[in-house]
Amino acid sequence: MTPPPAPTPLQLVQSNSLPALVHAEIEQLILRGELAIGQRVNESELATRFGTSRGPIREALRALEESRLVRSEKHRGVFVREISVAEADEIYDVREVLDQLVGQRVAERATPTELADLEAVVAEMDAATATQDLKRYHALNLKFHDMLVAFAGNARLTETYRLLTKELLLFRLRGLQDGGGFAVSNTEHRAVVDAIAARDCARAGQLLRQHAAKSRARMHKAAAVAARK
Amino acid sequence: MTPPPAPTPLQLVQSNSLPALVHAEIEQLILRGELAIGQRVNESELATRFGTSRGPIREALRALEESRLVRSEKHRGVFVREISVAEADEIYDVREVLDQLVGQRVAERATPTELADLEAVVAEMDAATATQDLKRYHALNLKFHDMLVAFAGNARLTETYRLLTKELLLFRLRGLQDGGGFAVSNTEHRAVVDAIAARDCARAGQLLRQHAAKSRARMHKAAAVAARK
DNA sequence: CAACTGAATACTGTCGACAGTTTACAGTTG
DNA sequence: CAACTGTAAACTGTCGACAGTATTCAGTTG
Repeated sequence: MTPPPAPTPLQLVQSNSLPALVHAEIEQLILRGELAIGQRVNESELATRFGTSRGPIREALRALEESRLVRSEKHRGVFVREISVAEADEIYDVREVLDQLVGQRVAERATPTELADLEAVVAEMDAATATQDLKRYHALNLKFHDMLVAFAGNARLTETYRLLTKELLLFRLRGLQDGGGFAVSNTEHRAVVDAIAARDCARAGQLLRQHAAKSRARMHKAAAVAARK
Repeated sequence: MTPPPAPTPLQLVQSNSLPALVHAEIEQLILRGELAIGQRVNESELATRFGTSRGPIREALRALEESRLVRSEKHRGVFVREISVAEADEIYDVREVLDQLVGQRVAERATPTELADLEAVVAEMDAATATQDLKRYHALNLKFHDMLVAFAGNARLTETYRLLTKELLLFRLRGLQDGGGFAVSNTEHRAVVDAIAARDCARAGQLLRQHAAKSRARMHKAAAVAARK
């Protein structure tokens, strides 16, 4: 697997401002569902929790607001954002075209090592499917797409993509699991990797876009089921 | 022209938090070039300028950092970001596919009124071309693309697009004007509007994407000229 | 005269406090 | 007993202050 670039202690001290740390921490809290969707976020509580004053917390929250993970109402506080189906739909619109671009670029640029890494993850997902380990599958799935966009070699594309993905994660946390089974999804992954291996840019792009479209369809299905209750 | 939805005074008081106001204000300062590229932004100075303490300023800067208009170094301050050609290139990569999507969607959804508005702006740009009013042309150009993305009817797409556009504006402020003449660009605009009027989604998408690509090419040309000196 | 060293200055990072607003709740009235 | 009202508590919005870190510049030395 690609080793993460070792951060020197120097960089660590220089870059890690308190607000940045808190920002990352709160983001994890939200993305892991420890702060429930729609819930109000208490500044003082977080401050004592992290052992800081409210200043850095507020700065972090302002950044999180900009990245749309929270929404804030004057004098009432900030709330973990809840994404409607309509909004998720809008996000998918954008994500689809980005995924297509990702597929094309990766097919152009992926090194043999990267390709092997992708294949390894797909294999792991097969293993997870075999043992019905849905949680593991989910994590691997995220990792797979994360690697893809990284291998596309465009930092801004990565940035944009991850922003949207985080927001979609927010939606998933609303309680609707990815409807359809997971084995289905992995055959799609494999097809994408194959197209990349064959350096078929157009096809890789198409497949990845379709994959996103199907993911969207699954979301709709799950939402419909949830709405029926 | 589409009238802006009148904001009730109630909403005005409710939504306008001090950091949000300051955020918008500083953004304008940057985008209008009053804060030079690469320049350090002085918190205290801004605070006295806006008549607030440094708290709200810092919150606004954290949001601006998230939207990549400024970059901050610990204990050294925040700086107006400078975009390299390579970065601008990355942004254009993403922008092109977004533009294609915009073109498709607008061709699908644009109302007759909206279409008329677009045509009006193109006509104005022609007028600006006739009088060699480059500044006016530039403003209209921004407006044109802004309207397009708005008419695509996808809030998240608009959001994403505008984020990238602002960053590119940052690049243009670095001193390189859009290289080629402007009349060229407007024939492209007209072609896009025609395709939209004909409800030819595929064509509108293609044209708008090509338009972005050409804009990128112009940028390269200008950058090359600037580098030669 | 250039390179270096040290103090003084300017600015950021963080905190605690206070004012103003919303929310929760107990008491009151029809 | 339900609806309403007023008060208390909780929390946000904002500020001023202090500590610690970069930067500047004058003085010094080779």
